[in-house]
Amino acid sequence: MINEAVQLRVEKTLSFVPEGNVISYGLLADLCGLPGRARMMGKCLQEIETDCNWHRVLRADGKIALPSGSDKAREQRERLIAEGVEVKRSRVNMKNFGWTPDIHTILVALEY
DNA sequence: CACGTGACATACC
DNA sequence: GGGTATGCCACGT
Repeated sequence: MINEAVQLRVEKTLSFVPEGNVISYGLLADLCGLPGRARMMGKCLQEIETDCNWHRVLRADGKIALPSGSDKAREQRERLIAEGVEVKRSRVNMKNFGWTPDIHTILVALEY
């Protein structure tokens, strides 16, 4: 894995994303204390436990980052739809799910 | 050391 | 809207 501490941060941060909502790689990186390292998030998600909220992570433009047609992409789409998230052509309208994270709460919880 | 690549982001055309 | 260009960072070649 990339980094034990980072993985833990990612998992914890994801636990703050409510069901039926989504988050971008960039914002996730920011909340993990790793601004500008959105690409690293993808690496982590590949090695993180399957029972975390990995399916709520989308690209900034709302598209599912996984290769369209892949099993993983289908699974992510199904999971999102199951939560009530509308997915059109492998993409969601980020404006409808503007998750306004409580930064302070997260920072305290993660003890930054 | 120099590139190329990637579950990315932003700016610009 | 799509396409290109940069910036970004970890990894492999």
